[in-house]
Amino acid sequence: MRTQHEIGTRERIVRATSLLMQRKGYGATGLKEISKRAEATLGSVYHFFPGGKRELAIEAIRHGDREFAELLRDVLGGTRDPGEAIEVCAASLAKGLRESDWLDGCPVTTTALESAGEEPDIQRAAETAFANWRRVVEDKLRESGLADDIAAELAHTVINTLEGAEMSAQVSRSETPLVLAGKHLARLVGSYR
Amino acid sequence: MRTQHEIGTRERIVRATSLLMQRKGYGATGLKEISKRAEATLGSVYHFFPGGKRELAIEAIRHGDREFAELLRDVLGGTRDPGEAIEVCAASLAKGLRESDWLDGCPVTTTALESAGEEPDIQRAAETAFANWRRVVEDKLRESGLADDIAAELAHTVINTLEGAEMSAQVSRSETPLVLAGKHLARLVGSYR
DNA sequence: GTCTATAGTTTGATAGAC
DNA sequence: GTCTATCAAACTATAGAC
Repeated sequence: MRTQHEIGTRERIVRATSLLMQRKGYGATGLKEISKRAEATLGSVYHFFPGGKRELAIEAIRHGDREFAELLRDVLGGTRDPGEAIEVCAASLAKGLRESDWLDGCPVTTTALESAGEEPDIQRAAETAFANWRRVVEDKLRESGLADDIAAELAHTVINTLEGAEMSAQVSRSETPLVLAGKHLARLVGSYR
Repeated sequence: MRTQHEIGTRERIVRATSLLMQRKGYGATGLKEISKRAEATLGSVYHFFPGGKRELAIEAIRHGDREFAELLRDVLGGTRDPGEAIEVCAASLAKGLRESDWLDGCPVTTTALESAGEEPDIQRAAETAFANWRRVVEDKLRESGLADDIAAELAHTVINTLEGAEMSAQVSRSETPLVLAGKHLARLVGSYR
């Protein structure tokens, strides 16, 4: 019995787009490069995504959104103490960065920043992703006994600090920013109990 | 007596590059657009920057580096308590974002992320900028009586959290991420005294 | 759904007159 | 130092056969 699904053309295109835009951003990623990496033809790309590059970017951000939300839930669910859980999360991001030779950072940030003032649809998709991730952290903090308003506020800073530290880690090719972010976030969260 | 300098062609080109790459990133910023905004010809651009787009990006990042380091020193120097000073700093970033209609975020981040794996020279310039800003914060923390090692570690997280929060604020067109980052960073710094 | 061919722009970069 | 003209390559997007 086959349990492993064949990956359809559409899905391959989305994944290729997500990976390339994660690494080089929106402007520098070409549709031909996407179709090549996805092992699809340019005709297929436009068949599935008639909106062209813009539509592809939105779909790629949604893909990254789901992917990271899942990782976040898994990692946070694996450790009881919320501060410790966030530290593990930072370490996990550092590991992913190092293992990709510092190529694969946040799958949303680069494209989001490039299109901030120019492509409202892409910007909204990125905004949604950040909000989703924040909610995952917020739930974890509430489950751990923090008051609702404190959990909601902390979730902002947890996600944003991890984002900033991941960016810094990628640029400096060093795990240090993420390790320190985990340590300091754990201390901050712990200070509210 | 004239104290206001004429702005030379070279400087106009660097400023235009910095502004455009801050807003749209490296890939989407064209040399013709730069020369137009700088009121210089394409010939002048290549006269001053024979290395072309790559050289321009490096120079633009260095420009943003100096500019933000100066702002950071000014703002941090204006408030005695380090936690409070960082909160003022976050508020200042939020003000800049709002006043530019959320267009002008960090002048380094976007270009840095786009070129992280592709353009080592640009990456190094960005790394240097972050290190410079970190040192400004570190000095402030040490002057405020924090131990050397604690100040050095905290400076990482202060800069990275501000970076992440500024990015998030830009994408969500809201001051909230920066306001919360200031509040939480002040609490974190205060917890070490 | 997949494929090739190509239209129509725009890009980074260069040459050479002034 | 400034300017115009231009090249070769790459880009997004479309058309139409299969």
